[in-house]
Amino acid sequence: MQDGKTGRKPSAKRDAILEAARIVFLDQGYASASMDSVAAEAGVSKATIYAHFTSKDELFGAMIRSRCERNATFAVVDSALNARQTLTVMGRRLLELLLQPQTLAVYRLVMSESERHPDLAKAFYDSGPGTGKALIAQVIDDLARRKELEVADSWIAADLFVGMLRTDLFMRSILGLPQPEGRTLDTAVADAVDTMLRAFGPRG
Amino acid sequence: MQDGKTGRKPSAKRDAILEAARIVFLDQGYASASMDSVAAEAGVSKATIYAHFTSKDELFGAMIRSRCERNATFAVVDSALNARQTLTVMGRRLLELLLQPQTLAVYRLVMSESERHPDLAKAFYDSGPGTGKALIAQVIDDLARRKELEVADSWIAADLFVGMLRTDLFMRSILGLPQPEGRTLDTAVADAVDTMLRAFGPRG
DNA sequence: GTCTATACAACGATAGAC
DNA sequence: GTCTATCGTTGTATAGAC
Repeated sequence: MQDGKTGRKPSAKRDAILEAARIVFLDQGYASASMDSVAAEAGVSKATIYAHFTSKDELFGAMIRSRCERNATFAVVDSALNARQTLTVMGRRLLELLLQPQTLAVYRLVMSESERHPDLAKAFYDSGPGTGKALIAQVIDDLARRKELEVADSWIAADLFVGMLRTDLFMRSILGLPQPEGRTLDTAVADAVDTMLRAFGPRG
Repeated sequence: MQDGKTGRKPSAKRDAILEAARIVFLDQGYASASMDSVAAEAGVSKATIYAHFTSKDELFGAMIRSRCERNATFAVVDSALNARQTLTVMGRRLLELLLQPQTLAVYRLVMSESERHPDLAKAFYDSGPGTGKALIAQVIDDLARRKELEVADSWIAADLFVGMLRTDLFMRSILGLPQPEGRTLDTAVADAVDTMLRAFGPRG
């Protein structure tokens, strides 16, 4: 029995190594993380890691890719909702996902290694921000078809909406800074949705 | 003669080391960069570096701080311009600054090291995104006073405007990915400005 | 202050036994 | 496949001469 996608046999040790790599790489960064640390975290010897992965580089890539494969269900919304409700529900889910410590750690790691691992940066973008943007564009397109929104280009509108969600709150979070009083996830979503509706809502 | 702010004597070698540190750290990241590389780039011996900086950590901090001290003139705009002109000029300057390779490299580096160097993350935010947001909020406040815009909170409006500028274009740039056809710096600025005016422009 | 030379630890990767 | 033990390299930091 083999995995249909990768053609690789399932292996408990292999999974343990990947999980350990996630913990160590996300915590320490690529260069600082040592294979000894990963081995210790996984409870195996270093030689065992090299039996499953040819190099530190390959282990790193396999770990990031395995993280990217489990995402993007935030854009499933009830089509009976109006524009404000739809954008609020979707925006809240997306921002909650973005602000999770693990998500932030992946962002930090992929960004910092994007120059030395360009293929990884592309894989991350496609399965992360790229997919997210496509899903949101589709939802906005539906709203436009139902005359709930008036947008010329749903992709651009999705881009602007995501941008308004990923504001100072996200910047401060990814820098690990404390959040100022009064600005919360809820107010950030509400401000973005309000602005979308003021700009693209049906004229009164 | 001493530097008024730091109380430190100016030193040609010290400046050369800082400049070399900028090149090496921004290119290779904190952990991968070696003091040997910095010494070679600066044309001094490793011992000389340790005569000026007590550790790799301190050199890194001094370098980032010296980079942060020279920024933020993008928000100086002619007060005779209307809202669209003002936002377009300011938005274009900000996005040009954000997309510069050196700016992107600083973002990548500070983000990736923010957990291990929290004081640095704060210094970067204050002198970078924080100052930028404050300047834009002030300009928006002026526009609101002149009835060119109708905003309830100029800080929130500034936040939303910056968010709409820092969209997919910025994300792809910081990941080192090629830009899709048709989406340029100019169209990104125009879309953000259009949306701001649709949402907050004076009602017709 | 600046150099050469080096101490000392940690790293990625491998050899060989089982 | 998995382990223990180790190789060769590279890293930060320092000693001592000038």
